[in-house]
Formats: sequence, C-alpha cells, structure tokens
Amino acid sequence: MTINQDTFTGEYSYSIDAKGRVNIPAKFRQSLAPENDQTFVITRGMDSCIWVYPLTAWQIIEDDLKDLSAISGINRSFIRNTVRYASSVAFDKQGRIMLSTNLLDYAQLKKDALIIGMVNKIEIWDPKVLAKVDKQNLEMDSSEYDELADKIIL
Amino acid sequence: MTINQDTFTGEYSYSIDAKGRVNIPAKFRQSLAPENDQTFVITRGMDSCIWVYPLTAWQIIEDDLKDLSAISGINRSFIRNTVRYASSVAFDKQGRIMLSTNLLDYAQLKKDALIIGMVNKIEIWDPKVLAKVDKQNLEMDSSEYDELADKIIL
DNA sequence: ATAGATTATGGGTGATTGTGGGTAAACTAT
DNA sequence: ATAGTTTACCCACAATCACCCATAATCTAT
Repeated sequence: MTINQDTFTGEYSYSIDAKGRVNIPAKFRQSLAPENDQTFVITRGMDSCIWVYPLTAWQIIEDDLKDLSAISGINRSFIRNTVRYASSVAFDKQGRIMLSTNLLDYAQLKKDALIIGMVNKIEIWDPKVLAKVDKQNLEMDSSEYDELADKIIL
Repeated sequence: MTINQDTFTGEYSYSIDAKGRVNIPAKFRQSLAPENDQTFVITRGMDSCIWVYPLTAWQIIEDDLKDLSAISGINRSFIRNTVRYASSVAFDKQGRIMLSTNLLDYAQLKKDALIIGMVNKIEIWDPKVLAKVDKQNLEMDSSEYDELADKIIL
C-alpha cells in the first residue's frame, strides 16, 4: 500500500518513557521517504505542541533561510526563532525518537502523548492541552471555521 | 548520520569556565565539514553576541568583502566591526574554544552562554541579553516578521 | 484459530559529552 | 634574562546519551 510519501494522517496515542522517548507510529515511519534516512526534525509548534518534519522538508525551509541577508535585524530574529528549537533526530531500532526536556516542557508533555498526522508534518500533543486549545479555537473562530469548510470540500 | 554539513540548528546552554572557554555543542562539531580542520572563525556579531563561522565559510566572506571595499557605503562599518575582531580558533580535545576578553565583554557574557545554530553560522549569547534584543526586534518590525513567516511556509 | 511477524514499551551498559582543574610551554614587559 | 602572565595540552569525573536486548501486546495471513 504505497500512499503518498512524506504525508501523514491519523491519530495515535503513545506513552513517553522515563528517558523521554516516544514511538513514532509505524505507519508514519513507513511513509517517511527513504531519502530522509529515518530522520525527522523536531521543533516547537505554534500551539503548545511539538512539530515533527521529515528531514528533507525541513531542509527546504533551511535553504530559504540561508537566502535571507543577515544585514537586516528582523531577518536575524526570524531565523533565530525559527531554527532555535529545531533539532534533527533519527529514530532508534524500535522506532522511537528522543525529546529534549526543553520541548517536553514547552508542550507540557508528561506521560501520555497524542501523535497526530497533519499531512506534511506530525504534531505531538499532551491530550489535555489539545482538548483545551481545540475547544478555545472552535469557540473563538467558529465563523472562520465555517468559511474554511466552504472552501475545502470534505 | 551525515546530515547537511556546515549547517547548524538548535539551542544549547553551556557555561563559560574561569579561563574563558566554552564548549561547542557536539552536534555542531560533528556537522562541521572536515575541510575546516576543526576550526571556526569567531567575531563580533551585529547584535550583542558572538558570531562563529566555519573557517571555509569565513574565507568566502572575506573574498566577498574584498570586492565590496571599493564601493564602501554601509558596508564600511560592517567590514570594520566584523572583520576587525575576527580570529580563527580550533577547538581543543574536549571540544571547547577560547573566547577573548574583548569578545566576552562585547557580548556581555559572564557565566552562562546560550549557543544557537543560525543555519550557516553559530551565535553565542548571554541569555538575558538575547531576551531583551529579541523582544525589541519583534516589537519594532512585527509586520515584516509576519511577512517572512508567510513567505517561508511552515 | 493459530503461528509467525510486527509493534509498543521497558531496561542495561558502554561510549560520549560537558565541566573542572593541572602543568608545562609561549609570550610580555620590565 | 627573568618574573609574571597567558596560552596550549593533558587528565579526571559525573552525567547523559546511543545502542543493544528482552518481553508483552497487537496485527497478518494462512
């Protein structure tokens, strides 16, 4: 079953062990293109979660950043904040990646982790945090949400 | 795992010892291309921080600057402040480099150092100074920042 | 349904890394 | 030249991490 490579869908719940390791769902590992060398890049998401990119997808972002001139102060800030929390990680023989305490704290992760496919990337959430954020978003932007539903036919 | 050579991402906090030495994160050392001979070039950054380039990358900058020098303009101060304080340093057996008091003073570094991968170079910051500078930049040019975020799709 | 493979989770161990300090060589300024 | 200072190189140790193996649960295919 060769679905699209480097695209991820579905939701999985896993546990984070004492060493800060989480399993990447087998399905996600399988759809990761071989060029990635079994490697992801993990970083802070825009919500309180962790974003996980295939290595090659992240490298495209890096290339764009390289083209920004360092003379401009705002460019430097942008590069810094984009790249600052990013690190590449290969998964081990059992298919796990290690999360730094920095990222674990940021996403408020303790024991349980919800791993969600977001098409071109993966998100790792604490279940409670996601429930809260999701509820807020829906309440706040219900009109925008409807607009989107109109644009994208499901 | 040979990822992109001479590119650096992620944030690490280290301490500066009594002799003025800081560790270069192991990951950065590993991604430094062998041609560099374990050598970086350190100099004053445009913010209150220290910039660290791979040796070969710096050599390219020097070549570019030679072409610019005739034109002068804004570039003069850049050349003066950047090149003037540049010096090459190899890291020791434990992976540390020595920082001159000149650079330490410039970056207001005391005990704690935040080392940030900026894709093609590395920055060394005092944590408090970075927080301040970053806040200022974002407040001043937030619209430009958003434009950048739009262009470089995450 | 059953056997075999795959998957999720836990733990052990040796190697690596970050940090401190010691000592001798190199440099400075009298 | 000599005393004082700085730099380069070495060793040591605790904490962390990468890598390996083990086991139980789940899935797959006959």
